[in-house]
Amino acid sequence: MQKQPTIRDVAAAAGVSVAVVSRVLNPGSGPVAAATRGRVSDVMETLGYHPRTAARELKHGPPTTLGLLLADVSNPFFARLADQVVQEAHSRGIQVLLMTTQEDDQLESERLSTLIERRVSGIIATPTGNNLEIWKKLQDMGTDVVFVDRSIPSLPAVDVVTINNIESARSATALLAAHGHRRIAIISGPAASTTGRDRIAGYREALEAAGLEQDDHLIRSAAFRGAAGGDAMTALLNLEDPPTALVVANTAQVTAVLRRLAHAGVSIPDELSVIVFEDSPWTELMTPPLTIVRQPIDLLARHSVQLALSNASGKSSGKPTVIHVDAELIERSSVARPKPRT
Amino acid sequence: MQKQPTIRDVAAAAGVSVAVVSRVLNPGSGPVAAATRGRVSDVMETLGYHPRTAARELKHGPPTTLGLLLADVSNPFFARLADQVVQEAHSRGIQVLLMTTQEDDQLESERLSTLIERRVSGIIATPTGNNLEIWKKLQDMGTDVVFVDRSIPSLPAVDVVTINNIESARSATALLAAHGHRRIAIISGPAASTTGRDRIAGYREALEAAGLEQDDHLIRSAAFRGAAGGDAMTALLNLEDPPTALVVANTAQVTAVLRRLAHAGVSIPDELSVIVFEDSPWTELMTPPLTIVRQPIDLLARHSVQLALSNASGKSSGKPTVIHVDAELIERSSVARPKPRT
DNA sequence: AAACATAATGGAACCGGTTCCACTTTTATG
DNA sequence: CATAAAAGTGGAACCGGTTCCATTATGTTT
Repeated sequence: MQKQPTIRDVAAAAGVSVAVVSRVLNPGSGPVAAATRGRVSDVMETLGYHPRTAARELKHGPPTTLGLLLADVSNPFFARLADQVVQEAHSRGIQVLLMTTQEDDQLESERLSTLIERRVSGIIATPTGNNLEIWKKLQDMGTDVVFVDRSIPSLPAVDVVTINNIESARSATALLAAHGHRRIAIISGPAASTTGRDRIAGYREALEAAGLEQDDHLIRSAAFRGAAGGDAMTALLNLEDPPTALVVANTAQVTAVLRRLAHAGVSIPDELSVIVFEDSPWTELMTPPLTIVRQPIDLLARHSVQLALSNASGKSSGKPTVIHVDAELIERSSVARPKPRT
Repeated sequence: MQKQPTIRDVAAAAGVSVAVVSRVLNPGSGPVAAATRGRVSDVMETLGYHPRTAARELKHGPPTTLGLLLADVSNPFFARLADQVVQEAHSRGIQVLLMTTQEDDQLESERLSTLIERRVSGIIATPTGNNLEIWKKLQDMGTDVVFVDRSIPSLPAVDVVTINNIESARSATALLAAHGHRRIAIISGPAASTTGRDRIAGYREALEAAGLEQDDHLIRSAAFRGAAGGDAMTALLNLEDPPTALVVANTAQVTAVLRRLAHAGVSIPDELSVIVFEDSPWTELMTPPLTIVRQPIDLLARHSVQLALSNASGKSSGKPTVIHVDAELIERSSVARPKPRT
């Protein structure tokens, strides 16, 4: 446990002033004779000197830290998003402070407080949907807030990066309709969430376009956390006139739904055609391989980081940016024509 | 973009000195009259004051930030570890700076530099195996380093939290042997990694105990990144006398291996019995459900955080702690008796 | 070689908190 | 009621960097 050398230690050892050492530390901030620079560098080396970020940030809080606020990271979608965001940030010399909310308003509020105290330059978040005042306050403070995946409609001033939810649910539903399905169900996110709402909207559009009757019993909202998806599935199976096709638009509930189907002995796609919003490698390993909606996570991450940082440098202080990226429908083998009625 | 109020603004507005405000901020650091405290709190509220972490840390770098250095977070094992670590840390009021190395020495070195400059109180890491000097330096500085999942044998002074690799590979192999398999293969991590080595050691122990002949052709090391697992699998299948059972002990390569098996049309467990080190929900959804080795990620996380913080508070500066937690073998349906020789 | 521009360096204030210590006001004790 | 002890408060130094500005060394121009 040795005490760390400070900039003054270095200055003394090198026989120069702290100002010179600081200039060596920050090339471009002022002239330093080559010889001096070399000497100072050597001293820093031998002393094992490392400038302290906390002290540096005191002057002008530099955009060196980004807050990433996700529901949780055990969900593969968020995990891969986190991975990409971290890589993207690192490639720009930015660090990422990872926080999780467990979809809990209260926790989200606490996490945001610590991010405020840290004066992070930007925040990339999947908001729970509440804490409006805090989000506003963050913006007032000049923090660049970017919502990814979801958004909060009553907060229109925030940058948003998301997939085209309406379109992706529409095309998935349309594919099922094209296979001749007439009773198509959807398990989506909470009605309060933008993803949940938009995907249901896309689903309805597709039904309408196909001239199919809409039955609200076939529309199920499940919370992101817990195993609500399984119960929704059971409810669908117990319907008097159960669906022959299903879109699982709630990524967090895909495994819960599939597990329930396996338990119930429902065979895919013979008894039920299935399309899921989930792009993990295992979807291809299932029997049968699942038809999926693939979200371009790398694009989501790249755009998010870009927005969070470009704003920071004051480039675009204009109106909020909304970026929609296209999801890709990947057809495998979990969709078939419905069995003829017996 | 409003300028943030400082502690002096609050002091002025409340008609007190900065020292008093600071005491209000840090209860227990000194006496403050109840009336004063209330007035100051009100002013902080109306001014929207938030103390700045960077300034606070200047005095005595407090153990408020933890570095989490992982290979990547797209690997579900690491993702869930990250999730648990973050939750555990948050429950103690600690923040987590997430960094990834992509298993690259150079990147690891850069990340470590950043962590040094931030003066994090502790680091939880899955080391690549190099950068010995930096790890040592970190310890000298008084940073609490905890290796999780893997370790570096030539760095015996570091705390380590890992599953009992030898035992878990041994029991998995033993299970296969008990089913009558005589040609059991293993795909493990790089020989340079402790996990790779230990699991192979456990595998060998089990073979020996079962009186089975050891064939080095059946032992394959695959890198953690990339798709090396697939190639290893192909090599095993092309053997003159291919294995009838397989342990996939490299978590990162499980999907690559399974994908190759699916491509090759190898049926599990009829042609090949399989046990994998991987505990994602989907392993149960496969056909057949996979027999797995479950790593108690929550325990790994909890112990890691505990170690990283208990040391920070100077409680145990004694010898390094090594914690082995037991993995659990969960039998499902991917193991069967070998087909009789034809 | 004088005059002046430019490069290199040092001194000191500053960022926004914490904390030591001295001083004043209450409250408790005999 | 005198007086000691405790409570409450303020002043100022300090943490470890950055940066402005003044000062000195070096180099260029005619």
